[in-house]
Amino acid sequence: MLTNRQLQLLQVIVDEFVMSAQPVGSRQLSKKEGITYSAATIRNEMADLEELGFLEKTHTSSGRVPSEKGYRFYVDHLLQPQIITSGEVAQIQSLFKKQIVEAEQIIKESANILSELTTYTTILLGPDVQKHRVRKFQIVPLTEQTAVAIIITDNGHVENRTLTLPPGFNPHDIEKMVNILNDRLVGVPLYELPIKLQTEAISVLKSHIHASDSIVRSLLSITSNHHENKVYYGGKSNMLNQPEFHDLEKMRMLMDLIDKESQVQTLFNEQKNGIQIRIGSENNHLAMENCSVITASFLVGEEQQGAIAIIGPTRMDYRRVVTLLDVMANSLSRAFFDKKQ
Amino acid sequence: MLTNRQLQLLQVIVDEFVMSAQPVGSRQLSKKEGITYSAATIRNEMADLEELGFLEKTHTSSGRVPSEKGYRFYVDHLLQPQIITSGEVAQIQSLFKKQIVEAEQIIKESANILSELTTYTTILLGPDVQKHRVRKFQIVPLTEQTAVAIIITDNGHVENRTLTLPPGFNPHDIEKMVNILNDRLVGVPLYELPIKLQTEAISVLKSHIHASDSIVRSLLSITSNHHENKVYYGGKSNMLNQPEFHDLEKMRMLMDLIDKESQVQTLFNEQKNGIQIRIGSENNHLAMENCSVITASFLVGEEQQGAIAIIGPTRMDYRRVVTLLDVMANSLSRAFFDKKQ
DNA sequence: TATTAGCACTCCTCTTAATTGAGTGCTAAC
DNA sequence: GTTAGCACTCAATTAAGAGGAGTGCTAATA
Repeated sequence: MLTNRQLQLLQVIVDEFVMSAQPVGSRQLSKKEGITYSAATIRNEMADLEELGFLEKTHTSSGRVPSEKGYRFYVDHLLQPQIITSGEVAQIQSLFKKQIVEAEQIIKESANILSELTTYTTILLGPDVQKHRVRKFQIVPLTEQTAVAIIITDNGHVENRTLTLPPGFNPHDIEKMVNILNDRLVGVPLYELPIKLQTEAISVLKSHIHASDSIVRSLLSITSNHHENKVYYGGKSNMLNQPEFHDLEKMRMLMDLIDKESQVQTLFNEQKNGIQIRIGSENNHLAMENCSVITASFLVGEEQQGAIAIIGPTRMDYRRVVTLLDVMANSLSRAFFDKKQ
Repeated sequence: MLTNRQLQLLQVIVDEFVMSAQPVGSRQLSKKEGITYSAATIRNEMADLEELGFLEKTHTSSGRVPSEKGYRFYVDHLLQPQIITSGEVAQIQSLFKKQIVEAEQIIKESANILSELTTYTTILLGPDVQKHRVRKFQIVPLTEQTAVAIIITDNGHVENRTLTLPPGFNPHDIEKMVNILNDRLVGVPLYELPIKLQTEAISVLKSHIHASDSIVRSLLSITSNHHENKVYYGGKSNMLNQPEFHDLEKMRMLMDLIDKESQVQTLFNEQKNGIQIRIGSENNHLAMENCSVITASFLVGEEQQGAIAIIGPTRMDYRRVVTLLDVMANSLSRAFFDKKQ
């Protein structure tokens, strides 16, 4: 168990290192306000903290740097919410003032504001479309051979896809088909659509409409499209400002990771409610070795939820980020909840 | 007018510099295959080429580097298409083999393949949606107070937006409204929609339907949404590999530029047909000082067109990029042309 | 016993200086 | 017109030295 003094020191060391990005030494610390004991005492304490695994040295005679375990302890036990300025709160809230604005727009803007306020990179994951339920099918002919199929969900999401009509397929066929689809599949959540299509709809369609196969195949591909959940970014270039990312190879890997939508999903893995912090290697990814990710989820309606992630160096201002993230997630939840009423 | 020897030298110098990223010197050049005269002669010629503004020195006793004017001359007069390997052609063509694939998917993939083949960054601009014509309006109610408005264009593009219904607005009103909209506005290109809505539709709507104002306003905002033209990226992180972008501040500016959709549009400004090359300051942008942009447009249908841009350092392998871009643009045009038939 | 002052030692960082090498311009010879 | 030769320039690399911040350890102090 750590003594009070050790707790205080660990806290100050993390805070200090987050600010300066420089290993912090005993002499420097002893001069800090609130520290009454001498450099030598601090050296002893730091040696103990190092032995316990909370601190590290970059080389034999350098100051100390928090280890991952140190950060972990810090966020678990020492983190207290920061008072953020009313200006910052106002900046966040201003987003939600303009009533007219579209959900998508709000989300996009949120990402930008967050990255501006934190100076880190923000990734915003929209609600999981797969859980939406089908509200309506629609097929609109474009030319003789092409049409666009549209699926509208109960949350107002619209998926669409152009498709090629089989030869001889006429408007009447389309109408019949749309009717069948609407009869059988309204209310089905998107993730179940492929199965339901094949079990419930396909045989009926086949018996009533010739050559419906190819269209069904197109419909299937609408939902199996893997970019279902829209991803929004904010402040990608902020990462370049962090001294730890001056290593270009690291930087490159990180950018690659972030740009790949498929990989982004893993960042949000096992998303629970509330705020989650993953530090360095806890991310299980080489490119994220020196990064921490703080995620928060927000509600959209009753069960739908989106998620925000902020990516920064392990030497991240956890206090500030957690606070801001909390404000933002609440604001988003409230905004979308109101929308649903 | 340049002598043949000067032409040859300029060509070799550009080629060499593109490869090595190092200023090229006379001695080095004299050893190159195809060069029969001595280093001293080359020095004289290079001095002349410098005086003419085609070459520059990085410092008094360094080798020569092509100036912007040098690159310009190179691309205008010395550029001859490179033979690209059949493997590379195959890689591009493979994209278009799978018939099923969606237009959007093809475009996305194209960006990736191009950046992979060129090792530069690709930006792909989808067809200008504003030129599409309205095919059909649709308003689908979601709850008592909300609905989603959908505009389908003749090219199969779908724009949508959730909107709040005025109190007391019932399904019958919606139907009436949709009918009026479809009667009056089908065939109107999107960019004219705001005007037409206000001149032709608004009064009719007002007289037939109460409180149609707010809905019309929502419809207006669908089209004035500025992210009309979808932008796709490929290989953003490739830029980090270029030695000229090791300056982090420059890099940051560039990334910011590229990430801002609004700014991206300017890269494609005054897009003519065929391939266009803009070198360094010709881009009129500070962040692009050391970049060149090669753009090509491709046809989608008759007049619709999309555009590809490849961004790299001024020291770019113009020959290779131009060739690859040409192949890709043609393939895309062909693919989309076929689609329309 | 806990704290602190003192001291030797380590290692990074910053300067400075010297060396090297590729390049240039110019001149004179071919 | 071309080339060889030479003096000169400048960036890049290497080496050495000084300075500074830090540590661990020991011994003195409260």
